[in-house]
Amino acid sequence: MDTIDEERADAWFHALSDRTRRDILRRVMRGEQSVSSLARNYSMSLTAVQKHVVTLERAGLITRRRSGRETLASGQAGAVRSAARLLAELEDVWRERIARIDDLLGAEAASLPAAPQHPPAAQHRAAASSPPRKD
Amino acid sequence: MDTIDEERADAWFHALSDRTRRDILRRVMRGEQSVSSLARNYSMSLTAVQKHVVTLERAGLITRRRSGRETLASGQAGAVRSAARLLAELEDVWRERIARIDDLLGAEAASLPAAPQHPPAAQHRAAASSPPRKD
DNA sequence: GCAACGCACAACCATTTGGTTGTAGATTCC
DNA sequence: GGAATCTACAACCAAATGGTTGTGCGTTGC
Repeated sequence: MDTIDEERADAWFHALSDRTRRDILRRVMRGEQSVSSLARNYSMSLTAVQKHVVTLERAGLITRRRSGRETLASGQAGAVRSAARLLAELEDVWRERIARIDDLLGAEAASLPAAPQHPPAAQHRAAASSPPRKD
Repeated sequence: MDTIDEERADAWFHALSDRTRRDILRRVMRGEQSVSSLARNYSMSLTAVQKHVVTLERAGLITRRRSGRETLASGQAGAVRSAARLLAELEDVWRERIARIDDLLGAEAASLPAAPQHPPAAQHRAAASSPPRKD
């Protein structure tokens, strides 16, 4: 279901959009951590940290397990990879676009300034093409 | 500055946390699009779409340029790549953790010098989530 | 010239978010 | 057993979010 994927992505990126949660994620990727040991790193209430942990869990980026009186959280590398892959796919789309433009340049006349299209340097979308959009 | 990076990441992931914005990003990665042509794809007001475009621009994920009476947006592959890389680094952290555990297991785990936390010889049920790529 | 188009921006609104405090249930330590 | 620890959860609050409508202004087409 496409919608489900979108909902997952919503949860992933929303969970990642808070710096405290990203920091928590970094820590638990290194190894299991209890909620209170995590909380000691931040200047906010334990409840706030616990909520962040729950948010990360609901996004599938970490898992929680109870051990005695503490709850241990650990990172889910698979989910992190999936989110990364989603962005990588966006990049691929861009590369295809560049490839298309290359094809056009190779076949037809070129009014575009020869631009080195590739990841190495910065962005440089060949905007100069300024399509004669007349409606 | 570390803080600046964090702010960037905040903006990136927040911008990506909305499915409409992700869709807009996908479209403009394929090529420049005017705001109103983008808006035709969604069942919301043009103003709403325009706000999304602005959000994406402020996150640095797209650029806008004025051409006549329309505003053309196009994707910034570099920023998308940076966001993806940030997640990839998280994965790396996880791999290092697995590598450490492997080392410990291979060399008789006794004390954890580098591990400031209590997680006693954490069990790695890691294999469950994804291929333990130890390189 | 003037109507239609494309966009920006302000004002407004309901909902979500990130934070707080307070209460309560398990679990561990002495 | 009793105190301390760790966590969950409810209730509350200010601010941000995602959406709307309305207004205005430069650009384009006839």
